[in-house]
Amino acid sequence: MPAQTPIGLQLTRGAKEISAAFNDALAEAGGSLPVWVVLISLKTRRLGNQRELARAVGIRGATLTHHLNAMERDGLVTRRRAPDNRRIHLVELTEQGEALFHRLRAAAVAFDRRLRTGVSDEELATFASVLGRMHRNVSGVDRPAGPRPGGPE
Amino acid sequence: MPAQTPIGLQLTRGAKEISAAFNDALAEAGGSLPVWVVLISLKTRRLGNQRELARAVGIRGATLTHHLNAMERDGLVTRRRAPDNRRIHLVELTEQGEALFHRLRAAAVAFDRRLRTGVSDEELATFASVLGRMHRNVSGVDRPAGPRPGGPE
DNA sequence: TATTGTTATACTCTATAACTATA
DNA sequence: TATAGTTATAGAGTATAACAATA
Repeated sequence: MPAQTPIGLQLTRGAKEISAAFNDALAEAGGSLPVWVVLISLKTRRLGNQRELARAVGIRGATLTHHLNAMERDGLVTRRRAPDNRRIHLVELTEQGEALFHRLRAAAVAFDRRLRTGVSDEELATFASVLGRMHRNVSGVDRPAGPRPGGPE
Repeated sequence: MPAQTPIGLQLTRGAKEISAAFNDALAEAGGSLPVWVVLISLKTRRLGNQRELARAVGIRGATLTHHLNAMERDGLVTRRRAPDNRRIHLVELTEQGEALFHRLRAAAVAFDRRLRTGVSDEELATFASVLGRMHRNVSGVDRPAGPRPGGPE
């Protein structure tokens, strides 16, 4: 007899508000969720081109271009062509981009602390583990990537 | 020494994809996440007016109007003024709306089964409990409800 | 012809502000 | 004047399709 909790809906709705709160925390520090993910990817990984960056961020190439345009306009990144293969655009953080990265990291850490209040390390580990399994359970490669909610949206 | 898992980001990103998969499952059944939540609220609760409905769904009144316009156009609901207080619009499911509700419920149940694969009842209970606590931890009433990310926003 | 990225356009979900109708 | 809801407008995030540049 399986549990009857509608966990999909519960997760979707709960996470929507938690994500909104996370985004608010990042906005107060001058960023946003997609910008934060792009910055992390740029700092953390050695990425060859924008396609890899888009994949790491979990969005399409054209959508990444959209964000990079804004980030370049705001002086957070520079784009230049790679000398050896001029099709590739090298994306690099400016000093301002570095500074924003550190501010957003502090905001993210503070948000995490708030989020974890009253949650034991063991519970947190279980939570993360289950989340990961659920993610894999539904991350079929069969999804042809239509328009995404909002999102949600 | 607190755990160092960046759980906020992990949750936000994981849930984004899980929500997208959920929405896809609902879309295959002819619906969407917001439509599903509206239908559930209409079926489950006795709601006096659209404001209460909007609150139950977690969106603003104008946003609800937007969805109800589409749902009315699609023949899922009807709106008529309450005889005793003609300011209030009574929202009611049509037969088509009822039918869609049942199709979406089946899709949601199937999605949940898929989501829960390899997750014990005990783990699921912990997961739901932690999610609820996290939600409360960041659901400050101080958030003045600005524009929400897509997508979840 | 294949690869990398950009531009043009559009869609979904959400919101606020201004408005109409009713009380 | 207060309440219920709609209309008008906007904005963030995402996507596909068509295009340009490079190899």
